[in-house]
Amino acid sequence: MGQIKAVRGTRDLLPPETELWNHIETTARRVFARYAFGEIRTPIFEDTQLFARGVGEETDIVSKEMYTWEDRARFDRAALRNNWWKQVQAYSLRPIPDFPPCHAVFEQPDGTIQLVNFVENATSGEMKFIWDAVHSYREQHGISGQLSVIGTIVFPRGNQSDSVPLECRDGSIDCREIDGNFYPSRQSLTLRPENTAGVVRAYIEHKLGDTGLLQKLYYIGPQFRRERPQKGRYRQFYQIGAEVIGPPSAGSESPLRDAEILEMLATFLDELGITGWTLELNSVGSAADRPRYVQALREALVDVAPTLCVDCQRRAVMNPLRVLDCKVPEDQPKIDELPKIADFLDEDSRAHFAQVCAALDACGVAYTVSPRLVRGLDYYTRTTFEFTHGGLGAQNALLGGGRYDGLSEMLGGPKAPGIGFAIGADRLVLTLQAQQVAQGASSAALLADAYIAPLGEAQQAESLVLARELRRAGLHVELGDGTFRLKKSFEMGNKLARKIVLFGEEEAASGMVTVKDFQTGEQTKVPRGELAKMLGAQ
RNA sequence: GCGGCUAUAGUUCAGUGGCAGAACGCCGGUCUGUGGCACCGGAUGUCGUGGGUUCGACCCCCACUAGCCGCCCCA
Repeated sequence: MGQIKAVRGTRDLLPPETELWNHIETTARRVFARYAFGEIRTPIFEDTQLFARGVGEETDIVSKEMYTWEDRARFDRAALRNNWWKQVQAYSLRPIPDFPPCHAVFEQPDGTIQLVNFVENATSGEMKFIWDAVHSYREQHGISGQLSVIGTIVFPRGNQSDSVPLECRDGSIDCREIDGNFYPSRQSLTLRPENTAGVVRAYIEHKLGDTGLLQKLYYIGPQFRRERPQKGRYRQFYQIGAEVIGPPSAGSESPLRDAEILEMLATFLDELGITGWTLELNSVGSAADRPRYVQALREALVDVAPTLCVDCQRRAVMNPLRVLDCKVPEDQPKIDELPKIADFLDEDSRAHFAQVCAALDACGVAYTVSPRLVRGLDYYTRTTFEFTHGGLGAQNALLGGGRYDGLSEMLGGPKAPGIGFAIGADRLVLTLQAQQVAQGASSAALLADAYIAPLGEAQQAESLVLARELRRAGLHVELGDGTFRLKKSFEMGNKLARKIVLFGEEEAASGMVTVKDFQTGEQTKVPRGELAKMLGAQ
């Protein structure tokens, strides 16, 4: 039996790396708060249908990359009995009272007896007859005559007569099915592969649109996709995202919202100290524009595709939009010649995009219009964008997002246009780490203000009191162990803190503690009451 | 899901069909209330897991698992 390890594509985040994660998250919270965003926390798993309808049934995410399972079903015996009872009445039967409740025994007008016995098979959830019970009941009660049994076999997945046990097809046995949902709690659940669908679901569920206000929500949390792990790509990955959504009357369709989001992201990356990012911007048009474009693209590809790489030849048929993502150098000129989505936008989309660009120009946020930026999720409309960064290998997108004017309605909600983004926190961490290395920044763990060294076990209890005093004064304190030899205390102290505080018999008696600065080597005696101040407490 | 590379001490990595190695780190000592430096000594371990070939396998072969990189796809 080997060691249990973190499962594939998941990993532990340990100090000091978690410092960086916290830094990123607090920066996000700080910046987003200035734009009046509030935090939303949605469940980590949702009804599978949410993603199927929101993200798109045909996307790879939904078709093969989700962690989906059927929630444990609880068999509803009462529902089965009620249904059975209805059927019994239809046959003019009556139950015999002294038989155990899960059994029903019936006498028909012609004198034959009908017995039924349900048990729940614990492993499969399948209902079966118990022949033995039927026979022993007959013997016990001295029942003779023709035996006929009306039974019900309920198969959880709707298997039909093929699965009825052979012995039940014997001429004397009458098998029938009872209709009804006997597993009312059964539900297909999925670990969220992204968070936008969950946020929009919450928006609809809590009728946030009825406030008449724009909802500005951000989230920070893990997402799950069952993909092959790669640099910056994990099965449990972390996203920081935000959504602006609301009724059109609140201005949710305004291009100013798009520009504001993009400006906020640029500010966020700048404040984090990420250098060298690129904003790529495009418009994929309205829900009507995109199909027209895909059609034109398909037609153009009929002639061009055979001259492209094998991957593109396949994409041309399967998913024409993905041809635009091709990275093979030789293909680029030919792909540039293909129809551009910009030429298929309706007047509104065109004007919308122009205003987004104008607002970005006005506040000096640099961007590149990338006619080939066509994002994968079904719900995107109009503005789409990506912030990319070199040095991330094949996974060069730091974050991405776009407008989704129809998503709420796709999920059965009111008209609620919105725009949002998701930042790949794992990739931000990679990028910041790479920058730190490049800058030669020390990633040394933070040193404590003081290391308290109790000298002897007799001083242990009182040394905790001392540590408590200092910590309550706001100091970062490490506490040693009274059994350590002095040399060891110094070695430990030197690794963990800037100063060491000796607390031995002598100090306890005199009320004067010994403090030594590891940097300067200077050693002084201080009254215990002044120690916190001396160590730099405010 | 597919392909290439990889898996040896806490870490980074050498290694040879015949006793399991280095550096750093760790522990102890020189030094019993004074660290860093130096010197001396010590422990590092299922050589990823399971099979096979062989007198003998860390090494060769097969399978599996995981990691890295890329493909698909995507943030």
